[in-house]
Amino acid sequence: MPTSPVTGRRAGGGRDTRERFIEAAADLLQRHGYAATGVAEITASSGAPRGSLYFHFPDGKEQLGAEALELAGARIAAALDAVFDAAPDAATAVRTLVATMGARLQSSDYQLGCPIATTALEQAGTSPRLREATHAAFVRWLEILRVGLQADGRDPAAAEEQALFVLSAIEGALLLARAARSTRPLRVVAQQLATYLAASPA
Amino acid sequence: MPTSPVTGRRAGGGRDTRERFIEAAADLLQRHGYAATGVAEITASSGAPRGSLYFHFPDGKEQLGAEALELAGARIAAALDAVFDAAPDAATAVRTLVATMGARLQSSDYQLGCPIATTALEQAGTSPRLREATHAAFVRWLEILRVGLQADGRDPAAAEEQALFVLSAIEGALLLARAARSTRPLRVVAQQLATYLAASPA
Amino acid sequence: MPTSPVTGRRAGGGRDTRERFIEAAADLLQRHGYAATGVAEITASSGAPRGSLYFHFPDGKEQLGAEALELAGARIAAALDAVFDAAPDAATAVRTLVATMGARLQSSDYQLGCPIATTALEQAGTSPRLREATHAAFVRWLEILRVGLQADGRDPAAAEEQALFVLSAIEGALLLARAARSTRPLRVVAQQLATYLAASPA
Amino acid sequence: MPTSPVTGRRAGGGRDTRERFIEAAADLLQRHGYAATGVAEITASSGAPRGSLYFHFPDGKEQLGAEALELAGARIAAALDAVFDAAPDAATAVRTLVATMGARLQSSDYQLGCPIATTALEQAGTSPRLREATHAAFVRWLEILRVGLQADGRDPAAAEEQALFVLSAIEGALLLARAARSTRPLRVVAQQLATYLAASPA
DNA sequence: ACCTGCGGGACTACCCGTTGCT
DNA sequence: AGCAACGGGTAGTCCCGCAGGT
Repeated sequence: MPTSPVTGRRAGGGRDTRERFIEAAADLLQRHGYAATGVAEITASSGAPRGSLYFHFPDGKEQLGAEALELAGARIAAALDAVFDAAPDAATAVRTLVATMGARLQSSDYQLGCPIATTALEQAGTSPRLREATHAAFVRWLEILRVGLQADGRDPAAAEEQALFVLSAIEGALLLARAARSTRPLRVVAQQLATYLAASPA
Repeated sequence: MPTSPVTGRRAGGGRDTRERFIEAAADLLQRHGYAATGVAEITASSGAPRGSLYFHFPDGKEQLGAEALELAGARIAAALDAVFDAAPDAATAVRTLVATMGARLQSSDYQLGCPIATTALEQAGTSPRLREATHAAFVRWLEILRVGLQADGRDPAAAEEQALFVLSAIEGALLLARAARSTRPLRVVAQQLATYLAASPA
Repeated sequence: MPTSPVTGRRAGGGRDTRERFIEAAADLLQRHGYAATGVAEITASSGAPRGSLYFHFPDGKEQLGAEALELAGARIAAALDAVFDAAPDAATAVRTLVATMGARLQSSDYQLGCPIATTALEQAGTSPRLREATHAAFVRWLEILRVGLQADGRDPAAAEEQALFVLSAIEGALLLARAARSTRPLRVVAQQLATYLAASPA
Repeated sequence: MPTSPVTGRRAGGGRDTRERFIEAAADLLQRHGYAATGVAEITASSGAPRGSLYFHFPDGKEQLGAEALELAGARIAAALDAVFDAAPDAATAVRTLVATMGARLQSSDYQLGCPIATTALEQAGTSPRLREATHAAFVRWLEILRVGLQADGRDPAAAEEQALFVLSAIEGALLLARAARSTRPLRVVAQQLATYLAASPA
């Protein structure tokens, strides 16, 4: 009996294969970007056969990339939610967030920064579908930040603008950190943002 | 007699060809990144013959990329110098800078953002040579920002940290702007940075 | 009750699916030939599910192709029968026949010529099974032509040879007509054949 | 000194490679048609390296196919010229022509029929470029036939129509011969055409 | 027992960055 | 300086089979 009594799914088949493709793609997109990631690399990393990719993703690499970005965006969103839920105020949340990202960056030999940014930059002017996927992730994160900042006492308009500022600074810090192979940009930006946020709601 | 009496080089060849390669590479790297830019595309865009590339750049695409990043870095550095020279204070300089970049981004259909960032993200973990080239550009810009902030009244340590913060925020805003196809992230970040800088030296 | 009281098969499944495969294959073989027609194209065009093909046609594409050629051959045979039944003499029959084919060719943007010839040429030296299927269709048509010519007053041997001549000329005209995107080869050949046939029985 | 003192060409390089591609493509197109012929097959058969194909034929397989059809068309044209030059009258020329083709067909195990027809049928509705190449070949042959028939005493209009008739009949006979794996269609059509041509100029 | 979704991997046309030989 | 060569690489499609559900 090859079906799982719990999930009712065939062992190793169906939904699992599709998910494995997306997982593998998300990881590789984060490390090397879209253009530098080959579908052969993705299939090898996922363990799934090459030919199955186009069954699950008829539009090929682009569709897979878009879904991988969606997954990565959702994961960061969940992390953001958790951090803002746990922290007493926005400044603390941002500190915690950046510290977590710095630790992940360092422990991955400066490979795992933002899972969206690389693809966003290289495909912004090339693939509308991928650009939209990256944009959607950013919008989702901004909304979480805005809610967190509003809960911290800002009015809606200010919270929205500060969310944009906070995300920009963190994304830029992740970029500089990878180029420098150092977490210092993250540490400095976290400190600056905390100072800024502590001063702003008055 | 097609050789110059001064340089001994043929008019139109030599240095010009080399420069044309670098110019073309810098432009394409900014638009599409390193991996998505083929040497065929570069040679076609430069107008130079294919086979000449490896005469001028024995290490091939990687060397050409590194030199293109150097050129692009120097150009931004010159622009930074000019902006800080002309502006009455750092907050104004940052506003002017971001406004200029926003205009260039918009008029290029959101293709021309930071000429370094895309390659920095995708090649950080792949090509040490290119990572170093991107890092060098960022360091150069940070130094100009630090000097400008110091001239505006900060002590050296604070100026250095604020330079990192300013560059991070601008880089992040350029990223979000390309993903959103909107200059709003740049406008908001410019405003936030100006507010922050006006408050900080006190 | 979805099963037929006569055949015991479910209505909508079984034979229907099989026929739909054959119909779709026959149409695509005529338009693009065997090699250029993918099984995916056939299944998509038929509306039938992918995996069912190998249930109905265990030998796969080749078997399906052979059956499609058989169907197409039978349809032309029926048309030939009808034309020779209705026409007062062989010359008139050939004129009518060629006129009909020319109309079909033109109205299909020069796609629907002989449903057998393309596959016959490309698979003659590759697939014995398909070659035999094309040969069988031609033999069947030749027999109808022979009977029609004999009924028009030729002796059996002459009728057989003239049938071969008539079919050759028509097939060649269909080929030239598709290449030229013009019905002129068909019109000229019809005229020449009619002249020839009118003169031959004497 | 690697250049030949006779041809002045580099051994194995340049024009030769290009020609070898075209030769190999022409042969394979005649045997299997366009769709069933892979570029890998062509390069293997030509002995030339795979990567060089797209240097010589930037438009890839389609361009190579078109040039191969052109070569094949020119060769048949030359053969037609020779046959009509040598024969005392058109009927004899047609007999000789068909006999030669029958011999070639048989000695090649019924693989080498018309080098154009297979591609003409399968690509007529798919590739305008290839359709035009096949059409051009037919037009060229028709012109030679027309001149030959006119030299034999027909008026221009009749000669043009009879050329179309003759070519159609021969093409059709080659098709039926390959399907039947027999030269009989060719022999019968040659006899019928000779009779027809002998009767027509009067 | 009749189907069929999904898996499977070889193969497609095409293009990559690179380098001899001229 | 540069044309032609070079072969391993790209994404994508091929036809087919099998395991499991209806």
